[in-house]
Amino acid sequence: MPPSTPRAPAKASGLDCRLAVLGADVRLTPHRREVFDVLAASTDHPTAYDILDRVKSRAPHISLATVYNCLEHLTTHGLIKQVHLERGQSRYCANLHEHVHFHCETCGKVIDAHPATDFDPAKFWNLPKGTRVTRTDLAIHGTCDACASKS
Amino acid sequence: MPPSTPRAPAKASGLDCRLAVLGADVRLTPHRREVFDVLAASTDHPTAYDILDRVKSRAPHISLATVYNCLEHLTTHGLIKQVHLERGQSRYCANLHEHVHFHCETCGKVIDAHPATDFDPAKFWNLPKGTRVTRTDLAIHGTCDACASKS
DNA sequence: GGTCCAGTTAGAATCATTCCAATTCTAATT
DNA sequence: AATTAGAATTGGAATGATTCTAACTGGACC
Repeated sequence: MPPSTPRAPAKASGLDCRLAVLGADVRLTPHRREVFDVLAASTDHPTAYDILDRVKSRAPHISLATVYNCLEHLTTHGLIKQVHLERGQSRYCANLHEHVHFHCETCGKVIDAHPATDFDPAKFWNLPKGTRVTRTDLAIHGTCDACASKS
Repeated sequence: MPPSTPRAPAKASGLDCRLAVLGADVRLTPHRREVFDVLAASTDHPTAYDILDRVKSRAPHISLATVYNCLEHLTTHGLIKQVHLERGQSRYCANLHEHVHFHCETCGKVIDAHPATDFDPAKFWNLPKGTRVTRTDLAIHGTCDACASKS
């Protein structure tokens, strides 16, 4: 079945929400926008379920599958990041500034930590020749201040 | 087991195998020992299933549940490390030297990279005051030399 | 008004583990 | 050698997180 001429993107309706990020023009449906807004307003690195809960107050009929779809779309288009600190649920993060994650092993809290100075992994580790680096994920595990002072 | 089989000497089998690691005295059953040996002989960061396959050639009746139990025991006793590079299966690693993981996003290969110079995360990131760091996991994602030269 | 299509949906299926109850093994004690 | 308590091991069931699937919807273009 030969494809006909490419259809112009939907416009002048709910589907025409767009957001220019990092030079890319990402089409945002209302649901994607809600999911993105919820995540952008969160600093606690919510899971897909957390996001579902929060989005439901504004879009009561959204399904978990849609939340996953939206998160996937937003992730592949670089608007958000998926975070894997331990096995189990993935967490999501709309902080696109360079940062690393501190994970408290006692209370499970995740805190963004921003660089104090420039960091280039190739300076510190001997990577095989020819290796191309696209991103680095640093997770720092330990005990947060609150938990440390309790014990 | 045939009744005529003479009982093996207590010292050569059974629960009395031990391994001193990092000052700890870790009791190793034959299965734990097999799992550890298989992992120590691997450089490809195998999954629990991979390990099951490899151990089976020496201990044909071992079960997946036992492999998971052994991996858990070895992990909590610090003989091996569990690695989470992406969601899905956990991988395991018996390299206890300080190192980070390079993950090729094209072929999935995982390569250990050792430090070229000293590295202290607290120097590079502003962690909240009072934070206690127990370990850091750095994953470097990109394309390995082999995959990079193919494209 | 019909067709197309991306987006959406509920529910089924899958995957990786984790749990569980039953069995077997080991070490210490009789 | 027999007894026993506790640890290790087992297959299978259960769980939890995600991914898949097939049907449905609503607007865009004819």
